[in-house]
Amino acid sequence: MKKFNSFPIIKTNLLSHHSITITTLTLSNEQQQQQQTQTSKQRVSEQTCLSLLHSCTTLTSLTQIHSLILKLGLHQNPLVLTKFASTSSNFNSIHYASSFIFHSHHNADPPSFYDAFLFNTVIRAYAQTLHSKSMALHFYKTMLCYGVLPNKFTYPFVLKACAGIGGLNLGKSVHGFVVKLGFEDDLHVQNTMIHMYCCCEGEVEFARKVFDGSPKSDSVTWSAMIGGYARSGRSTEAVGLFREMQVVGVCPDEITMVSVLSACTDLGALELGKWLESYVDRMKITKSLELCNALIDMFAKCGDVDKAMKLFRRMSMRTIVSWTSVIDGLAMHGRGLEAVSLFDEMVEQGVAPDDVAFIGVLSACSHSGLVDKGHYYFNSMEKNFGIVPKIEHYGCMVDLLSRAGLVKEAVEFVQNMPIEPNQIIWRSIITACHARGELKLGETISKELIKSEPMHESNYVLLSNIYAKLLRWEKKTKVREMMDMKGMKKVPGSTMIELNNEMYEFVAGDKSHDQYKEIYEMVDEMGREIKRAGYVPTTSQVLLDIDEEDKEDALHRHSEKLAIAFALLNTNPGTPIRIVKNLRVCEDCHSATKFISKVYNREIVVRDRNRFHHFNNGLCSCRDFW
DNA sequence: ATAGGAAATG
Repeated sequence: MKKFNSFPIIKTNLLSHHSITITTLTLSNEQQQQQQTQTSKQRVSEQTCLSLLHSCTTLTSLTQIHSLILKLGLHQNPLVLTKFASTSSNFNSIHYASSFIFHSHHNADPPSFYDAFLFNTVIRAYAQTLHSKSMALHFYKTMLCYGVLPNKFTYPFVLKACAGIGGLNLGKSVHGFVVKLGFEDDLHVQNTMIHMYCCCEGEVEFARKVFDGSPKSDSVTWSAMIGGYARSGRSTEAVGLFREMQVVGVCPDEITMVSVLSACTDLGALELGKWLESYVDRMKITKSLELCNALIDMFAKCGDVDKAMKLFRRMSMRTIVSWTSVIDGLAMHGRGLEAVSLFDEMVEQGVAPDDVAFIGVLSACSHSGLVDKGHYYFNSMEKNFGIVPKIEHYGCMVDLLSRAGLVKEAVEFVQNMPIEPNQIIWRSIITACHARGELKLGETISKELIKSEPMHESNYVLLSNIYAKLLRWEKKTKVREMMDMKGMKKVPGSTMIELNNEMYEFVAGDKSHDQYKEIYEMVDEMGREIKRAGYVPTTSQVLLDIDEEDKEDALHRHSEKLAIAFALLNTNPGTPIRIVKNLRVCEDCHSATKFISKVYNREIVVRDRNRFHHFNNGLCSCRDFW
């Protein structure tokens, strides 16, 4: 009789008082057990252990249950051991559990109580824990060595671990086992397989093969594949697959929407993004926290930061990711003061900023010239929040000083940094040198940078721009020759524009479009009109060694101008034009776009590699420093 | 007992 009412007491005591209670109750439990028969004793202690494990959360209580298990002689009870392993929620506890379970059997025959369930539990615990994926695979191998046959539950865990490690050969060999054991048609296994291949660097094609060969598919299958394309920067294919999914008639869920939204964000396709939002509403897809965050990020990065802000304000629950998305969004649009005050509001509300949030607020300061505020937040990181600044934060600070024209301070800052500067930092300084006329310094640093990172194109472009400003054409030509000698190809600049549910991409001198004749006529007309309004071409940045008139011609064929001409031809007067560039906007295009916005009375929103430019009536929101 | 998703210095 006693055994039944002792049960709840143990449970409640464990929950409220932790360790000390367990030890005392252990003794009293043992005293009870002595009066009972062997079998019922076993059963009761098994139940006790399982129940204790059920409410066990810390490593300390786990170690105490461990000694209890030993005392009660349950160390070969698979049920108890499995529960013990599944209780482990972090690396320390799963490590503790697995070494206890598998200890001392290494050289002997494996005990008969090892079963697939026990291994699965250990593999799962490791696969779900950060930085311990290889341990998951270690136990999978142990399982095979011991002759314990994996079941269909084993592989999703194993494949998840492979995905975390990312080796293709590893993945392929596990894939082989899956096929051999006949689990390849299991939907869970197949979906994780797709995800695993997507996570192997550059192996989305393997995932696609599994995807195409799958006899069944559900929203998880499609989300895995769409997410895989999105993460590898193949956003067009991600969106295409989403459309295909609808044709096939598989219903997307909120995770599918997050995946396709991240592709849409990358494309900068605002119209598509709006459509996706309305689709979510129409299909009554749950607006989970993650989905709201994805929507906010999409609106901010597709150019409508006000809409992002509205959604953010309407959210009932927010995480640091939600805050960071809007702060970054405001920063990208050059609305630094708003970003900073939102950051303050976040801190006031008791949300602790993390290192990513600091990158956001620091880059907001940097893009809006808020030097003092930048210093303030940088200094508060470690002092008030215990976050040690990383290279990204130092990068923001160097950029902040550089953009503000404080080249000397930026260099000093780098010299006093406790960590090694990276190439991004040097490039910030070189850009500032170029802008502020510190051309000698810029040249020196550029040359050093080219030495240390000879295959990075932008290092040559920076040096070349400095020579152009120095009017040293022969040296500029030499830079071009150096690039040719190394067989380097310039990353072609491209501009995308969304029109009538399609994305159009232009590269410089592009003639692939049906309308190209009209587009080039429009480009010429634009050139004439803006010249009349006062535009002077900036030819010094053309990297090619050609004469002035041809340079001007080359500038006119920049992808950005082609896209704008295309938009002027195909959209209604007065409507805004939105374009997305893969590189930073060049000086000449920036100047020309200002004139175009005025002459044609259009708001032109340009997203370049780093930020947004809102052109209106001859002015740009970046105030000409970007 | 099993699978897919959100923010990041230029």
